[in-house]
Amino acid sequence: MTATSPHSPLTPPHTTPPHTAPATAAAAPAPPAPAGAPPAESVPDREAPASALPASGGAAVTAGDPAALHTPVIAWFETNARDLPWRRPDAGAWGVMVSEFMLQQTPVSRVLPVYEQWLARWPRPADLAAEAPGEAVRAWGRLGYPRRALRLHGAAQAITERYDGDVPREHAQLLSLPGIGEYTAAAVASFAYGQRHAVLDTNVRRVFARAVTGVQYPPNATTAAERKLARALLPEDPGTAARWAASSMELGALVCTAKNEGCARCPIAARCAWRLAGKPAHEGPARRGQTYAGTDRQVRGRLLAVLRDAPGPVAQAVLDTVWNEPVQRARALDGLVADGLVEPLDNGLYRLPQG
DNA sequence: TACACGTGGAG
DNA sequence: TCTCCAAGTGT
Repeated sequence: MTATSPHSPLTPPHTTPPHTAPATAAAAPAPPAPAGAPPAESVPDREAPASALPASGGAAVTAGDPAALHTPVIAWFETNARDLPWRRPDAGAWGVMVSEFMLQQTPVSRVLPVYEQWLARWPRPADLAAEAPGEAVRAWGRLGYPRRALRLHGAAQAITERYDGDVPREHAQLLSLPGIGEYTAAAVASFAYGQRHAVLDTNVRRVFARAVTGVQYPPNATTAAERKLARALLPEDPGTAARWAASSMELGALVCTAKNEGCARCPIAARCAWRLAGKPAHEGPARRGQTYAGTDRQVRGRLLAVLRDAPGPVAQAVLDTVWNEPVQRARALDGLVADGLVEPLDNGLYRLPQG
């Protein structure tokens, strides 16, 4: 049965080549949105257009003409978009949602194999909801941030109970699900249902910071000004808005990256405010580097790795071997239990949560 | 608002 | 080797 949604606004009705490309996935053709595209009814995010944009002086800014940005970026996307499984027409809303959970802070290349296995095992929300949460944590493997697995499982249960097994279409409904915040709600509504939403992820924020605002990097946390700018740049037509969201995101992921600026390959290099300004270096304090070695996170990771790889309950003595500092070790284990990622049994054994 | 939360590849 | 960072969320 059809799992969930209609065709994605991001992919052509064409069938993908049998020998689909792997992680590195070269460019795959992504023709214009199909005519009788997605439903797309709701039109939130309405806001005054150009008003939010910085005053334009020369050719740089896109003030009164956001289309000057939309057209070349979307055209670039048609030719350079990666052929990713969650962008295929048959992915459905559930596929889109699963991919968004997995992609939170995790590279595409590492998500691909886990995504495929996940969807094969749990093709619908109800399938996952019927499993013990520990199975979700186990299948999550080494993607990192395993709480996401727990939340995805919780979201699947909520969808099964409250929405009759179908991924909800409304932004507010999506937002009410565990693990779904502002970004993911907008992404699912836009990518899966073709709605008009400002989809502000780290890629889009960087592209806007450079191309429109003229600075190398966006602020650490998303600001009201960024949201306003994103809404102002949103195309009126829902289908085009969804296309724009995917296109601007892909541009940030493939060309306008954090470490490199592929201006030579950029479709809007000619009007990029940052480039036109001579690419001034980032001002202000350097972003805080996240040290990992020796942190509770590392200990938690080791403890959970043991539980994931064990078929059943594990004795405390075994867990004790992963870290020699007892106080930190105990704190990490307690944290995992408090988070619901680990279930303590009454006989000194621990296991992944059963329900 | 700032910080906790995993993991591994790239430069 | 070591720093940076990858489609964020929750508190």
